[in-house]
Amino acid sequence: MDKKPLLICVVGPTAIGKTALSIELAKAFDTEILSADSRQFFKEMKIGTAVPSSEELAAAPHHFIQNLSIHDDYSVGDFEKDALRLLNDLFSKHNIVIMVGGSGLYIDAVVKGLDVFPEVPAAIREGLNKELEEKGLETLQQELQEADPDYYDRVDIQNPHRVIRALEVCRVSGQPYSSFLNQSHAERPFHTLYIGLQAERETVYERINQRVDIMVTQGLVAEAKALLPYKQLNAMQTVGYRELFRHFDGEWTLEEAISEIKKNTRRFAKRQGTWFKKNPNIHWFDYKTPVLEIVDFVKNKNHETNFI
RNA sequence: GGUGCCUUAGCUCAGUUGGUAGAGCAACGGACUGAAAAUCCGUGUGUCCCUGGUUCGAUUCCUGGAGGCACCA
Repeated sequence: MDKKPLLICVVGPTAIGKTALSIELAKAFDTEILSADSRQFFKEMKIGTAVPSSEELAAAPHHFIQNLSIHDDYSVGDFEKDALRLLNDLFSKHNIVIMVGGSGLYIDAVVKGLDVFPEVPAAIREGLNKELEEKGLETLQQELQEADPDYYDRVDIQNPHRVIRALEVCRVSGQPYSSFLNQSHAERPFHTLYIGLQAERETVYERINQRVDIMVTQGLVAEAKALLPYKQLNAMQTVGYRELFRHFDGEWTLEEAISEIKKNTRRFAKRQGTWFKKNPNIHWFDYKTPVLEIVDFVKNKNHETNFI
């Protein structure tokens, strides 16, 4: 096998203990951590996104944590570019780097790569969203059927996000959206080893419920209150904030909002599980597995396959 | 103690002129290429409180019981 550096990806549902494991791995291999969490980027959202504590951040160098503002436009495509650039730099200093996160798409973007699409000016999407509101989804579906019949046949046609994304690419490029898919990707200059943390569903749910309660005692309500004026921003479409916005707007009592946060976090964890389940390359460990055991596993794996 | 009403899915309830039942929420399963903690799709999971009777057949009608609610004592 080629000698290439190794990216260890720590994945799993929310609240399972990925942060703690990634820090231990970073210490064991004397390296740095790249976060692949689509919400921990934003510096205004700290408590509700379970950003690592200052002690944790001090225990190993972290990247892509609190590095953006909720007012910035940021997408998976940006993340892919930023992450590859950073990895290039980190691998000049380390043979192993840790990537940790619960956002499956963001992890895949780094490990496998996205196809290359034309830049879409924000005004185009705004226009499409306006059309959706005024004319309804059906009109957009019809446009997609003409612009990209192949994709129309296989896309989740009831899903406005998918339909709009495809259309904005069609409109900007004059080409079918699907013509940009499945390009050949340059091979990544690193190997990937996936470590998944898992637990019984009931255990994950208990941990989620506890963590939400802890967030509330840490001041989640005040954090969300301060962000209420920005509730329409994309970054604010986040579990833990949306529910509190509905409380501030008088729709729910605080208790109701908190119980909705727990419920929506459980559903989120379920969706994360669905995503990771279909990745056959993940090596799954019980969440209580001692870190040393996982470190040994990585070392053996590395020896076996001679990655580095 | 008496009278009336109620008991059906995890919860709130509908319904069956007697042919073993269905909504909402919850739950569960899935999809996913620049909104992804987003967005979308699919699935009913049931001693119809228990007991005996009538009936070819009872969750439905009748007897008795249990639990709940209301009113009267």
